[in-house]
Amino acid sequence: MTELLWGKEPARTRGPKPAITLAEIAAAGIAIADAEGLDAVSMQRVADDLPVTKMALYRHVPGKAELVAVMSDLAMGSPPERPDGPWRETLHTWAIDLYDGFVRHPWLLQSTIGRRPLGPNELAWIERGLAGLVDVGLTGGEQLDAILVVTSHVRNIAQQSSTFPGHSIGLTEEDMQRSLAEILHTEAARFPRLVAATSTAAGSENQGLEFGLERILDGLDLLIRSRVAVPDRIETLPVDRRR
Amino acid sequence: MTELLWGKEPARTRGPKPAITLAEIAAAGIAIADAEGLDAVSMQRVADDLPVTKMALYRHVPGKAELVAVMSDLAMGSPPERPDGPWRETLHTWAIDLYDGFVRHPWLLQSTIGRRPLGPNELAWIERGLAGLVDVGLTGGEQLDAILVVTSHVRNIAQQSSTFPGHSIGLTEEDMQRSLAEILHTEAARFPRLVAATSTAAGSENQGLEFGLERILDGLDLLIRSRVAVPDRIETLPVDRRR
DNA sequence: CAGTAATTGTGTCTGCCGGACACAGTAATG
DNA sequence: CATTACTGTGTCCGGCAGACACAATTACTG
Repeated sequence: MTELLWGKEPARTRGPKPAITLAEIAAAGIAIADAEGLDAVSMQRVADDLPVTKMALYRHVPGKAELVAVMSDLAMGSPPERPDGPWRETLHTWAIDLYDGFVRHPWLLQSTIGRRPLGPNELAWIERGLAGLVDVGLTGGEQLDAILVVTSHVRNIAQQSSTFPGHSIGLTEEDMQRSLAEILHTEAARFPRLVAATSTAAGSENQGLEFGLERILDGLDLLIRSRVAVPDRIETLPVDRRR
Repeated sequence: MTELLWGKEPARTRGPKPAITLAEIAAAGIAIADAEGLDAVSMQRVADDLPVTKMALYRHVPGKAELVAVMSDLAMGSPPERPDGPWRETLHTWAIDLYDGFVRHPWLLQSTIGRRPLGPNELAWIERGLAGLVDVGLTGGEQLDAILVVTSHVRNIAQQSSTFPGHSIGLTEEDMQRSLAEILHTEAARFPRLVAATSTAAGSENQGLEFGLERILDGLDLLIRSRVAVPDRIETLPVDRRR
């Protein structure tokens, strides 16, 4: 598994030249997943698109789970290079880049959950996310936790705004809004705060992304300032809360 | 779908007495999911446990997706009652309660993703989450976004610390740590910050949960104080950043 | 240069899955 | 009592992941 993700080619010896490569298989799978969702990716479907028999794929990949893992790391791609800057802007830009990636390949939200072996691109994203957080006074564990909380937020916002073809009970955004409105109308007494909150909610695009991100960054800012200020007494500037 | 989730019984007329009820079906499904994971829940398996034929289930439920939706809302349960208190403690306790729920039924993390019709229990959780956030100066949309960012964090932390039986490539926590350590050892040059961060990371249980939660609450605190202070000029106390 | 051995893609097969459909039995209604 | 609506059953289908035996192809070895 790790060997597959990290592209350790086993160095051909004898036997026929392979008609397909792991990269081609993964690329075919990614194309299907992008176009029709992860559920449309079956071994048969991938094989048909190459074209080759289904069982031929098993010469290059142990099973479907491993194929999806390779697809995922490949689709994730390298994080875009960004110029250095203040940690907050760096982390903010990184979060938006991550969000864009999930929007480009919504199925990554399904395939990259739970414990799994990490591929080179996924690690590169984490590495890049840490870029602004070195030398701000956080411990290593805190740096990783900070990346994690930002990632969580980005993932769930992307999940919310994405549609998974064929996956669920196929609700459009309007369907869901309407059914929620109906329920809140008939059951208003049970959910007074929810009724009040939704009635005054504007709900523009990506509003949730920026809101949560700013709160998280504010919270990190507070921690970082406390770490810098206390041991060194260098700066005790008041917190300016707006970016 | 909505009718199923909200338990609108169609009021029996004629024909044989049903041998099973929707609640029994859902309970059987929940038992299987708790014990062996969501992937072990098949119509056949649920039917066998009742016991009844597979096709009998379809008299009570339109399809598997709907069954899982009913299971999910049922397993979520009602949020525990908590006494009133400061918004921060209320929200903190709510987050922990939510986390406990996901730990009790890890498969909820798989089944409650993406756009879906919301059931009574899920709405009740949201309603309860809003408990501390009314009257702190946030708009309705901001209240919902605040709940969302906390939920995201809790979900992803729970996801990280949960094991999904039969779902993925079956990695234990040690497996993953070890393979990561191997990779970081051989590829240290590519991931210098990651190597540095992991080497000093302690990694105790639920550390990530509390860290992210405190950052988010700190960020919300900052926003709330700005909202309370600016329009009313009631209090302009300095921010005490430690809980 | 011939023979062996390793590796490739193919075809066939199994078991499981969700779900469609026709059917027989059952209970309330006229 | 006859009709009618509803329940659970049995059979069937297409699609899925994957096991296994087989023939073809290539490189290494004597």
